[in-house]
Amino acid sequence: MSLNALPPHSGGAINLARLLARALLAGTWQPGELFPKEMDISNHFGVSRNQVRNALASLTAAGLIERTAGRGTQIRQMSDWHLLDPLMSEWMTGLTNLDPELIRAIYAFRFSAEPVVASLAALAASEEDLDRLRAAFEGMKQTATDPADRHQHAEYDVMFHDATYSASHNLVWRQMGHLLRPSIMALVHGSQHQTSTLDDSLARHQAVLDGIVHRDPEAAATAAKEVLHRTAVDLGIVNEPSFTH
Amino acid sequence: MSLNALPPHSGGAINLARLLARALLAGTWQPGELFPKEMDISNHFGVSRNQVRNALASLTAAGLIERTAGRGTQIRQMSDWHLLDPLMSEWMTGLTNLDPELIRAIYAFRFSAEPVVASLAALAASEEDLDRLRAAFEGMKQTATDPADRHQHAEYDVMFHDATYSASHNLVWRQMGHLLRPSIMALVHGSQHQTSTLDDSLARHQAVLDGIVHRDPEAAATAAKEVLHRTAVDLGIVNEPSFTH
DNA sequence: CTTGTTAAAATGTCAGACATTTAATAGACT
DNA sequence: AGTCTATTAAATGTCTGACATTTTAACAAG
Repeated sequence: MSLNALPPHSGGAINLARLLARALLAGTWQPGELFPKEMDISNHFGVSRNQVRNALASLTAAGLIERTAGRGTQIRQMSDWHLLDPLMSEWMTGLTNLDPELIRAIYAFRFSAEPVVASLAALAASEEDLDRLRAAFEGMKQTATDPADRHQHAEYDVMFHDATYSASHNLVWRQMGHLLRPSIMALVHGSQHQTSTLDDSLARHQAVLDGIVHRDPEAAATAAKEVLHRTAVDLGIVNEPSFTH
Repeated sequence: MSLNALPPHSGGAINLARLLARALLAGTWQPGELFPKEMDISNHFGVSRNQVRNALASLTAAGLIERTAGRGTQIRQMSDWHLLDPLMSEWMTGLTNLDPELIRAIYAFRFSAEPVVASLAALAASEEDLDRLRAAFEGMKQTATDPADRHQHAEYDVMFHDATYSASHNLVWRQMGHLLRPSIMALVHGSQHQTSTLDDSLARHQAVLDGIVHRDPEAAATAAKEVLHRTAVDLGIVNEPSFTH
C-alpha cells in the first residue's frame, strides 16, 4: 500500500504523527509490510525530513513500527502495540474503523479489571473523588433522554469510569483510565441505545456509585461487573448471562 | 541540582536516554525543577545536540519531563510518569534506589490484579503457555537452595509471572507483564530470602501453576493472592494476614 | 504603577552533507 | 550450475550550523 490513499494536506499546521498513526490503526498497511520511506512522506505532505523523522519516532515509541538502518520501516503486529501509551488513546479516539479484535480485547480487559478497580475505589476514594463520580453520574442522567446528546452522554460515561480508576488511588490503575475513551467511544457508533437499555445502564452505574459511596467493596465490584455485562455478552466475551446473586 | 552528580562518560557507545532517565528515577531532580539545558548536557557528555534532543524526546514520551520552547525542560511529578511504557521498565531494572512509594504502588497493583489475571489464565492458557509456566517453575525450584543463585531465581520468578499474564491471552494484560521485572528485582535486594520463606514461596507458586493447569479459575486466583500476600503485608498494603479459607 | 518595547535565552525547525547498515547485484573461482 | 566475495545502491542514522519561535526578564515611556 502506498501513500496515495492519504490526502496530501493543504494549509495550516499538521500533526503528522497523528495522521500516520490513525492510518495505521485503520489498517491501511498490513503487519510486516514496509512503510513508505522518509523522503516519500516528506514529498507527499510537503514537510521537512525532520518532521517526518519526529513523527516516525513517536510511532516507534508507541510500538506501531520498527525502523532499521538500511532496511526501512516495517509495520509491527497488533500484539506489539503499546495500547497503554496515552498517545495511542489520543490517536484512537474518534476512529470509527478500529479493528474489532482490538475493541474486543480492550473491553475484555475492562470486564475483568473494573470490578477490582471499583472495589479498590470503594476503599480509597476521597471526597473529591466522590464529587467527581457524582458529577459524572448527574451528567449521564441529564443526557440520557435526548438522543441528540448521545455524544455528550458518552463523555460523561468516560468521566465516570475514569473517576473510578482515579479513585483507586493507585498510580498504575490511574494510568489505565486512558484506555476508557477509545473503548467507550468506539461502541457509541455500534449500538442502538434504546431508551430501555439506557435506563438500565443508568441504574447500574448508580449501583456502582452507591457501592463506592457506602464503602462497600463487594457491592461496588458486582455492580461494576453488571455495568459491563450486557456489552460483554454482545461482544462475545462471556457466553451466557450469568446470575451472580 | 546540576549535572555534576553524573559521570561525564568516557569511551564506547552511550545510551543517553537511559542514563538521564535513571538519574531522574533515582530522584536526582525534584518535580517542578528545571532540567539542565540541551547545550550543557551536550558539553558535559561530549555528544552532539542531536543525541541530546533524541534522548530528551524519549524522556518526554515517557512522561518524565515536559519541554516548552523558551522556557526549558521541567521535571514532571511521579503521577504523570508512564509506568506502563516498556522503556520505563527497562530503565527501572537494576535501580536499587527507586522511590519506595513507587515500588509500593506497583506491588499494590499486582496484588489487586494478579488474582484476576491468574483466573483468566486458567481459562485461556494454551499448551505452550503451560510449558512456559512449568519451565519457569522448574527453574525456580532448582535455584531455590543455593543463595548464590539469588539473581537467577528472580529471573525465573519474573518469567513465571510474565507467563501468567501472557496466558490470559489478552492484549492489554500482556502489556503489563513489563511491570514485573522492576517490581520483582527491586525486592530482591530488600528481603532476606530465608530458606523457610523460599520454600513457602515455592509451594504457593506451585498452587498457582496447579490451578491454571487444572483449569480452575478460583483456585488460581486465591493461590495468586497468597503468592503476593506475604510481601504485601511487609509493604503495608494489607494490614493483617487474612485467612480466605 | 501600568503598559509597551526590547533583548536575551531557551527550545524548535530546517537544510545539506556525511556515516552506517542492509540488501541486491555482479564477478570470480571451484 | 553453485557458492563465495566484492561492489554498488538505497535506506535510515548522525552531525553541524544557521535560523525561527517562544518565553521571560529588564527597561523605558506614559
